[in-house]
Amino acid sequence: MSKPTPISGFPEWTPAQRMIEQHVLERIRDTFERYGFAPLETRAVEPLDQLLRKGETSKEVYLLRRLQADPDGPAGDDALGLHFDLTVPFARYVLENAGKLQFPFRRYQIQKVWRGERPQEGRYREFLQADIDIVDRDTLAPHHEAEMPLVIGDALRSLPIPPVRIQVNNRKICEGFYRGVGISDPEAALRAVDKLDKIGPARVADLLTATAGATEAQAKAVLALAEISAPDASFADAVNALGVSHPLLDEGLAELVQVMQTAAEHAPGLCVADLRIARGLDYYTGTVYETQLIGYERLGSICSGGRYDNLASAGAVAFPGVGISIGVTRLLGLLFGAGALTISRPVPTCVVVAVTSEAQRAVSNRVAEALRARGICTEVAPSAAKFGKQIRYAERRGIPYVWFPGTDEGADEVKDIRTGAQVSARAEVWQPPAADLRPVVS
RNA sequence: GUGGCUGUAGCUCAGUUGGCAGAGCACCGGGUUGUGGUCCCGGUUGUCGUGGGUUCAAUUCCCAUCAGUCACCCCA
Repeated sequence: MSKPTPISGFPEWTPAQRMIEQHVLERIRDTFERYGFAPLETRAVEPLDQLLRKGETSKEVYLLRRLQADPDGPAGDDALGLHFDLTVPFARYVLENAGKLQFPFRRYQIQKVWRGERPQEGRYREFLQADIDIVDRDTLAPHHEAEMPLVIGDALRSLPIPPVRIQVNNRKICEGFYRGVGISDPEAALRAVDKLDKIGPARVADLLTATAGATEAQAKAVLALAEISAPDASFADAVNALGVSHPLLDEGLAELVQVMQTAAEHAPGLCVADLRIARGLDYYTGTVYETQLIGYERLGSICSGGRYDNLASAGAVAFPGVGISIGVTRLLGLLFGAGALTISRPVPTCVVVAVTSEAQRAVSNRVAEALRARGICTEVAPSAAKFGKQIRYAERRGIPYVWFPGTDEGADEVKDIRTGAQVSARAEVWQPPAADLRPVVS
């Protein structure tokens, strides 16, 4: 039996990293609930036709198959696949349960998702997303699109991570503009523009003429739009100055102005209107978001989403929505890789109770019980080794306190092994400083 | 999924033009007979990613595979 090896794209963290992850998830969850989003979990699998409803992600969907399944059997639309995001399952859930839900429906969902892509730093095949969405029946007020970045801004600012910049665009602006200048294939144009940062304007212009059927003048106009970026609503003037008009363009401009104005009031500096942002899944129809970790821009967006009008519809009833999702695994992977996220100790334990002798272990157990009853994470030393060894057991794990049960008449004593200070104490009342109670993430 | 680069101890890395595998840090034991960290002495780190092939002999050369990473694709 050879040594097991990792599976590409399926990260497994250390306990210290998992504690950091749990801390991060707790803060994110707290923020989501503070904005009134209700928790939801959906199953890991969806029927394939649900997953593929929206286009060309088929190759990255993992299929679920029984070992004993008939290999020649139909693997059609009713086959099951692991979900590759949380928005599509959510849309399905809304349709399925519309009768029980109150609209507008606000929910958050923090779950694993799976994508069969080639892994590299910050890109995994199994990863955790923390997603919020708001859906309404028939129509969804545009102000919800302005709320998304505020929630995310609060959530991410509650974490010990570098500041973020949320880049916002609106697909109606791009599409309306492209139509306004007469581009035949707006989607190809979007894809080309999206590469602006990577390959530069000259090659994007080439791409535009090659794949989107643009003339030189059209490519120039498209690039001029893509290069517009502003920390406030002034982007609209810049767009208007280009002299293109189209109803869809005006609609998009009005919506993005509202997002930017709201952001400017509640979270100055958080959002940037960036008209080159095109990304996200292809079901987005309005506002789109992408998020850069400042200092880690090269490694991609750690949080993105947008408005979708057609994802959930059943017959005549439509449920337009808007959502955004934090790529928790990517965020953590990047920061772990950079050594930028640490925790003060790799175990929750605050106190190790020393064991004087195996015959006296019950005494130590009683001390531990008294401490735990008051919320102090406590373990009893694994063996009645020499006290030096027991102290070292704590030291190796970063556990700050070792408790020595008193012998005979002598009182119990607790030692802060960082300072060496040792004082007599009673398990019923002793309290560590608040900063030592739990591991601190920074 | 396509292509490039990389893979030696827990970590950071040496090394062999093919000849029984090394250093520092970390870890373990002792000095220190029940209070760690400093210091001194000693010890173990290992299927040289894995599996084949060539060879008297492979960690070294060849092939495949796995993993990591980069680019493409796409995206959190």
